Order: sequence, then C-alpha cells, then structure tokens
Amino acid sequence: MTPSGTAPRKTRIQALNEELILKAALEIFSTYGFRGSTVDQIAKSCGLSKPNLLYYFRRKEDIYVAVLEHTLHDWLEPLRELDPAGDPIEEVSRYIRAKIRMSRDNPKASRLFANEILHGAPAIGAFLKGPLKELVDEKASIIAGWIAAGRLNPVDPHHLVFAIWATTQHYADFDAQVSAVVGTPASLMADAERTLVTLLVEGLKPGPAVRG
Amino acid sequence: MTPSGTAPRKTRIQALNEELILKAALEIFSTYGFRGSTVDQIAKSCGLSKPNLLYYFRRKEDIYVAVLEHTLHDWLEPLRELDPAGDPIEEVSRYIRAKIRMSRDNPKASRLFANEILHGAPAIGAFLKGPLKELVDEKASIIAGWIAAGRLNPVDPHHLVFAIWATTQHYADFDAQVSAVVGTPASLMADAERTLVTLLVEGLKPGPAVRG
DNA sequence: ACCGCTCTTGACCATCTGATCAAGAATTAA
DNA sequence: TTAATTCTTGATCAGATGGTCAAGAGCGGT
Repeated sequence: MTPSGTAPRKTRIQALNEELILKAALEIFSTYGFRGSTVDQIAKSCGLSKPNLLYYFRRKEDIYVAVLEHTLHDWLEPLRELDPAGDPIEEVSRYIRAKIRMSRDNPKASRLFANEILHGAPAIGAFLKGPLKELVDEKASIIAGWIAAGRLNPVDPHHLVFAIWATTQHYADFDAQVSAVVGTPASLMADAERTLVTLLVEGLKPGPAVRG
Repeated sequence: MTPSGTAPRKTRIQALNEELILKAALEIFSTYGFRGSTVDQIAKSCGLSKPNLLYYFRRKEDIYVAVLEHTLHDWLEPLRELDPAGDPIEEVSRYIRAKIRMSRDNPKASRLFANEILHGAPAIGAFLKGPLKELVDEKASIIAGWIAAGRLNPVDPHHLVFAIWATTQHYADFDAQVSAVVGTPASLMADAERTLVTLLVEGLKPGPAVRG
C-alpha cells in the first residue's frame, strides 16, 4: 500500500507520466475542446498506450479537470498582484501588459478556458462562482476605491476587468481570426499591447468632463 | 426534376423545413459546438427524423456550414455601416452600441462563431481571409484617415476593431463567467454598454498628450 | 535473490453516431 | 383520377470511442 498513512505519495514514474499526460492533454483539449478530443489522441501525443493513460486517470473527464485545475491558478496570478497601495494607472497598465503577455506565451491555457466557459463552464462553474468571484470582487473594490478618490475615471470596475480580460485573451482565443485579418507580423503582440494600454488607460485617466 | 433549367426552385415544404433545421442547428451548435452536437439532437429539436433531416442536408457538416453562412452576413452588418462621412466619435460609439446589442439579442450567433474560430476556423477560414479581411481593412483605413486628420487619438485601427469585437462579444461568449461573477442584474448590458463606450471612446478622443 | 507492488498492454466490449437504403406516404401537376 | 415527384421513416451498417480486464513485465525494498 501507500507508504505512510493517508498521504498517497507518488512514485517517480507516476509523477513523470502524470506530467506528460497533463502536458499532452493541454495541447489536445485546447485545440479540439473536450468533446472533440479523444483519449487515444492524448495517449499517442505523450507516447503512452490508451489503457496505460487510463491507469493514471480513470476517466477522460478526470484528465480534463486535472488540466483545468493545473492551469487555473497561474492564469489568475496577474490579477492577484493588483496592488491597492500602488499607483492606479500604473497598476492597471501593468495588469494589461501581464495579461496580454500570458495570452502570447500560453495561448493554449487561454483557449482551454475559453472553450470551457463557452460551453457553460460545466467543469469549473463552482470555481467561477466561488474563488474567482471573490477575487474579482476584491479587486473591483480596490478599483472602486481609486475611483472614489478621484484617481481614476468613473467606470464600472467589474466591467473594466471584463474589458481587460476580453481584449487581452482575444489574441489567444481568436488567433485564427486575428491572423486572417492582419497576418502574423512580428510586432503583432507589441502593437496590441500598445493599443490596448493606450485605449483603456486613456479612458481611465481622470480629467475634466469636457476636453478639446 | 426541378421545374426550370439549372435553378433548383424550392418547394414550400423544403423552405419550411430548411428554416426549421437551421434554427434548431443554431441552437444546438452554438451550445455544444460542432463535435459536441449530434444530428439526432438537431433532428429531435426541430421535430424531424434523422434520415429526414439528412434528406435536406446530406452531411452534418453541410448543416453547420449553412448555419454559419446564414448568420455571418447579419453579424457583420454594423461594421459595414461605419460611415466615413460621419463624426468619428459618434460613429465608433454607434458601432460599439450596435455590437453589444447584437451580443445581447443574438448570443447564439456569437457563440457559434466563437467556437468556430476558437477551433481554428476550419469551415470559414477562407471567408476570414477574404471578405472579412477586406471589410476590416477598408474600415481600418477610414479610421486611419480620421486619425491622420487629428480627429481621433492615434491608435492602431485594426487593434481598435479587435478591442471592440472582444469587449462586446465577451458578454455573449463568456456569459457563464460574467454571470458567475456579477450575476445577471437587469442592468447588466446597459452597464456594460456605458462602461465600454466610456472606456474606449475616452481613449479615442484627441487631446493634449498630458492632462491632469 | 526474493516478493509484493506498480506499471503496461493486447484484446475486447458496449455504446454512440454519422450515414445509407429501400419502401411506403404525401404532395403536386396534368 | 393518375402518374410523377417529393417527402418520410424504420431498419441497418460501419467506424469511432470511452472504458474494462486479465495477464505479464518491471521496479523497489529487504
């Protein structure tokens, strides 16, 4: 049995193979979605036989949930770092930049979530209503504080967060469309970053109601 | 055979049933995606037998493509209406409002496209690279003209369009997440509309580089 | 070397699903 | 009415797919 008490310590081989599986599963699930992916595909992609893969994760859904959970934490890290003590404009700019870089560096994670949420979040609905909502509410109240202090243009904080999510993740989730329209110039993500920071941050800077 | 020459005129029943099928297919495909939907589901949803449905559309993919094409034109209409002779701020504001209302009134169409593009646009890739790119390029050059005339803050026109698409369609595509975080208050879409117009339009208004 | 446990796999199964077909029912034009 | 055409469906098929199982191979602690 397992070495000590209730803690199911992992074998070397277990740790290795589970990592292989999760990596391959992210690749496959993010490309084809849950229903569109087959256990065989994932197995082949990581060089294991199907029964062997199912030895580590009994059901297809178990793999899927494991990948989601494995990636969720990292994905939210930039929002967690929004600092109430920092300069509002600086903090928001930093968040936008961090998010768009995540979109660039880990588009598969973005597409995995996009697919899950697009289909009604059957696997992570509870997470969205719990931990995610709490985190967003917390950060929204920080932004509301900045607005109340006159340090930001008054906008709905929740919808500001949605706007940042939407615009940044767009480049990962809808890459096929972006590429079709503007191709894939080397400066693509840099242009996007500059444009988004300008657009959103200018819209956030406090100022006289009427300008020009 | 068909009544006159090469024109396959449609029977009353044909027109009726094809409409039924397309409506049901939009419902199913937008919810479960292409792979996640079954012909049986669509057939049941519109009260036809599976073989009967396949009498009108020989293959599952034919239904899918038909629904996409059937919806694409309408979906792009607001962008087509962007008027080079109008006031830039007014035109962009109107476009944002039109798009977010489409998200609200026809979220299924949005999710259908989102799913298609998320999976690499296998069915409409050619459309994206052709007609869509042309339309966007045309409108982007209009925006570029406004910027050159000093009537808009200088931002990359293509990325501005992406930002508008992303933020507005977010409310249809990621409804599960939005609902989980802020619930579904009656004012949701109105709040979103106000926030987005403020954010993006303030970011677009020309003004002195330094304010406050 | 030994032994218990972990790991691996070929063969197999039940189910789902897209698609076909032949035959009959309904519709339409004359 | 009649005959050609269109429409409808029960039965059926082939392939894909998630999942199981028994048996053997490999590994680690003693």
